[in-house]
Amino acid sequence: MDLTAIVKSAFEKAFPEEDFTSVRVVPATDPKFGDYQCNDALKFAKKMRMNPREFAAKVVENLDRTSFEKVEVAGPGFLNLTVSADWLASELASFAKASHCGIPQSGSGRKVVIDYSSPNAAKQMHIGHIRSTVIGNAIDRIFRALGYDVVADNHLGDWGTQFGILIKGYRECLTDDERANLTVANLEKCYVLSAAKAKEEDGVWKDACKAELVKLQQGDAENLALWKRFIDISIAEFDRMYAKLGVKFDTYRGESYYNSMMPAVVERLEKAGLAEESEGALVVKFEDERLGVAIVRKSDGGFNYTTSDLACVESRVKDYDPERIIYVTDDRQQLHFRQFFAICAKLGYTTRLVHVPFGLMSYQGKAISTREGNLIKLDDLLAEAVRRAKAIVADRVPEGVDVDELAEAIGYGAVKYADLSHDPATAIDFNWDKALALEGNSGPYLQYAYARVQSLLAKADECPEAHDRRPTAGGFKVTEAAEKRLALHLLEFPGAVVRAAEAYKPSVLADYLFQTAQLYSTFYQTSPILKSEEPVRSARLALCALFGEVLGTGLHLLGIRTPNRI
RNA sequence: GGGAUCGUAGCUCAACUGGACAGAGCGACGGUUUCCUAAACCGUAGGUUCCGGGUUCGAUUCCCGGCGGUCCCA
Repeated sequence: MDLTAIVKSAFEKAFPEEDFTSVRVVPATDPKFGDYQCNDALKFAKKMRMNPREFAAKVVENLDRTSFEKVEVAGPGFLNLTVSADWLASELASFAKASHCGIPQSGSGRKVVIDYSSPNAAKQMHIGHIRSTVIGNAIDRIFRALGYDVVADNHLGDWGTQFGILIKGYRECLTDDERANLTVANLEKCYVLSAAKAKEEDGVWKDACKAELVKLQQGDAENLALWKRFIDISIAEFDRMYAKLGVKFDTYRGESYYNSMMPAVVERLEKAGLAEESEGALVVKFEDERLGVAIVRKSDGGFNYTTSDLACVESRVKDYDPERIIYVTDDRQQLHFRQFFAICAKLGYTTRLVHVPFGLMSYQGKAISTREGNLIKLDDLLAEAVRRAKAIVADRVPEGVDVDELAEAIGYGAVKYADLSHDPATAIDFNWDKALALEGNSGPYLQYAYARVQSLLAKADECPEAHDRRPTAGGFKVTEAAEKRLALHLLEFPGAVVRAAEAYKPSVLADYLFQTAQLYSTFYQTSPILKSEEPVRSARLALCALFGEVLGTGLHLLGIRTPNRI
């Protein structure tokens, strides 16, 4: 039975007139205090002007103690709880039986749009794209696990002035052969050449680019076909990266998709009296001065991100009617999103809009850009990750395991985990060794723990005296300290998933999984499993199976592969 | 100039949103393989949580004022 409910009812029995909905039982901060603790006696005693220890004692008097081996009031009024072996066994048994690994299906019947990755077309992805892609995808997976109906949308940068430069460059800067076998690398090359020529003083090339852009915007068939081809090639290239990273989108609605809707958006703002002319531009002002002013139509008549995002919200609300839209972008865009959300509020949208900002990735202390010459391609990073993983794997790969496949799983896992294990808010300065760490708090550490437990379980299955991996209460008899710590921690898995979702921080889950794997490794080291006598053997195997399920499910939520053998 | 955000061990980061003696990884030093996978485990050293106030029984966490980094707006 739920400990919070038990303790809460003791509070209520002791003081029937008070509201104790906020009371919570949490894991003990230190095993020496017991298994769980409740700190709320202190808060409520203060509120009710009582001595906190007396208050806590009164709660203990009213506590149903059947689930506890020991209950004590400690320090200024902490309630320290040690659970009984029966309680733990029965909790483990019901956790093992629970569907979805115990993750509450609180999102069932609710729809969420998650907007992430969003690279620019006609450019190769680089290390700066990892964060939005990997963090966004983990949030995507976590929300799906909670039962949400998720629409993962890739808001591609597929429209804008760069296409005039690209079309001109395509026509004049590439060989026939390059045009016939067009790749993103070629597109990038012709863009660089064309952009350089557009800077020439006579302005002839620049004007030609502009003319191509205007033709495209006016729907010229030839330019539109070229643009379409550039986009298709770009998406195919992105998908190649996404396949490596285990990322899948439901839609690829880029900026171009909303292009035609923007005049109507502006009209709507004007009709609602929200927009006004200012220095030739159309702007929205805010009551909160810190938000400054948002331009929705530039003085040259063009639209910008704010306009496009407003069109996008309107479209998403119409097509999906989500209860929430989550945007995963770098934190430079915080002001933009605050402005944009404020406008949505003025327009009366009730959809919850959430910006998940992450710290921008830099390299050697500088922003990643072609200009800085520090642009590392995502493809190169992933190839290097696989190469390093393979160097370690190669000479000790188990019989019958494909070396390349394993090296990919480990290499990509390392890259993803390096990012996911950090709080999104912290900025990361890219470093090869850290991004590709294979030991300690790393993706491969978790994968290794998973492979070891799977191997153990496979060995157990080979034994003639088959064990029951899902014993009922009593079967989960926990005997040693390391074993108990692991067992108690496993029960926290659903809570960790919920916390990760509430905070939009996959790092919460990554941290939980690392701790779990550490506890398992200690347990594994100190306690014999297959070699112990019954009934301890079965109990420990059941715990191992549970650990394997939790770790496997958790890694899946982070989008990290789980090889059975390493 | 205004605003956002961050500042924790030598380095990279945690700390379940106000709880007990601030924890991990890497690096350093020492130990553990006739034993279920040593990519592992155990131990030692390492801290004025940027500084100064305040609120509180209790502050890395909240408030105020500085300092420093990064970013956004003008």
